[in-house]
Amino acid sequence: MAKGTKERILEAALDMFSQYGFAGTNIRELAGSLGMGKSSMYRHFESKEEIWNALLDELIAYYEARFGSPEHLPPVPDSPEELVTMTMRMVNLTARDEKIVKTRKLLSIEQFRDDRARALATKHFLTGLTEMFARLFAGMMDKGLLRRDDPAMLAFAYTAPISALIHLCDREPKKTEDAMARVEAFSRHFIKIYGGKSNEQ
Amino acid sequence: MAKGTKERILEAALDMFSQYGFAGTNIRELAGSLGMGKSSMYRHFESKEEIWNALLDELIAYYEARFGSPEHLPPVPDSPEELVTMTMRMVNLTARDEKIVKTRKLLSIEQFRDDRARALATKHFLTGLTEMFARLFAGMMDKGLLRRDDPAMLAFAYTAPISALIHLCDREPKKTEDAMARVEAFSRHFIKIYGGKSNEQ
DNA sequence: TATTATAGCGAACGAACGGTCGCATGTCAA
DNA sequence: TTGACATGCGACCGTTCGTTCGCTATAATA
Repeated sequence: MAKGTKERILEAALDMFSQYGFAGTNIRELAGSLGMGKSSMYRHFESKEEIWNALLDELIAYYEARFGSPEHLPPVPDSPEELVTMTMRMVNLTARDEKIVKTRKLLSIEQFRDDRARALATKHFLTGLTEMFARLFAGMMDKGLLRRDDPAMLAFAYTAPISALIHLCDREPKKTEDAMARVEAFSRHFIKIYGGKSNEQ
Repeated sequence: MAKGTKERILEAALDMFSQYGFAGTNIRELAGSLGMGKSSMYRHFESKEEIWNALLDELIAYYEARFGSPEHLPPVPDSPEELVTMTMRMVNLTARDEKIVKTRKLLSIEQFRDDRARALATKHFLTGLTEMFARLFAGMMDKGLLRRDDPAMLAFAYTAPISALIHLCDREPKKTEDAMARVEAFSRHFIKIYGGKSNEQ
């Protein structure tokens, strides 16, 4: 029981930090949300700052474990349609998984204040997806499913609009379904433009 | 002299809110940064919250005045190269103009806490640029400079990656020059893909 | 000159903050 | 049974927060 207390605190911290930011969060409420007295907190962490640092450690490790290594690459699609379905599966996951949503919110709020948050934000918001799709697209080019071009440029052109829609979901959750439809429409548009040998000059 | 005090306070408020957020900003420092006693502030605003609301009023009005109406549309480019130079001019302005940079930072930080910030963020980050380029692209299609397609979709595909790079500049200013080069490269790539009648099927 | 409004100031207020302390409880090994 | 350790608690500490107050100086009005 006592084993998981630190983890439960970090979970609650992610919850509050991602809503109110670090400065807008106070220890009493954080502890209260766990049914815990304020002071008991300090058995597990020396300070509010240490909670923040431990949370960021955890989020960085989580990102690395989940998206960091090439072995987590999904298989290269065998058809344009498969790219669409794979994209939708991935976007649905990343836009509805609570922990990932909260992580993005937290990074949006704190990216200008903390250097590690800044670096993680760039990974989450830009380089992570791009690098992953650059590999996929290179594979798809080899299979003749995508017009030969710079895979990094295509991946950037593909993932940045999708990222923008994911941010929209974070900001205005009521628009999630609409945003998902737009992701799918964009994915199909992308294939129409870049797809197949037939479009090659 | 006394006339401009409110404006000077709002300027300083934008400065601090965009660095530390609303919760992370305190009135003493805000006043101090203007060489002013803490209490003198309250001659001009009833509360910290009122400063926030007045600032947001001002930012919304500023956006509307500057980007809101169709009459601020730049002229439809007469050549692909002109699209590139126009894009670069616009991106350079928006990525280096201090007030606009601070506004985006503030919106990134506060978009989840305040509904008006939320709405303005969606305009700044997504719909504003997209709608503007949708008109431009429609014009360019009429001139035969762009492949006939849904202008809104093309505008989204064009502006979202550029927005992502602007966000990168906000987050990591040292990468500004690199990001600008990437904007230009992307713009040229876009023209190569979508440009001219020659590429039409 | 007397009056009024405006804008500044330092001191001080109560509330809320992050953090500490001493005490109580439960567990487990010796 | 004892002692050691981990964990939880409420009371409390000093600081900082947003805000208020009473005073002064200035400048315009009558």
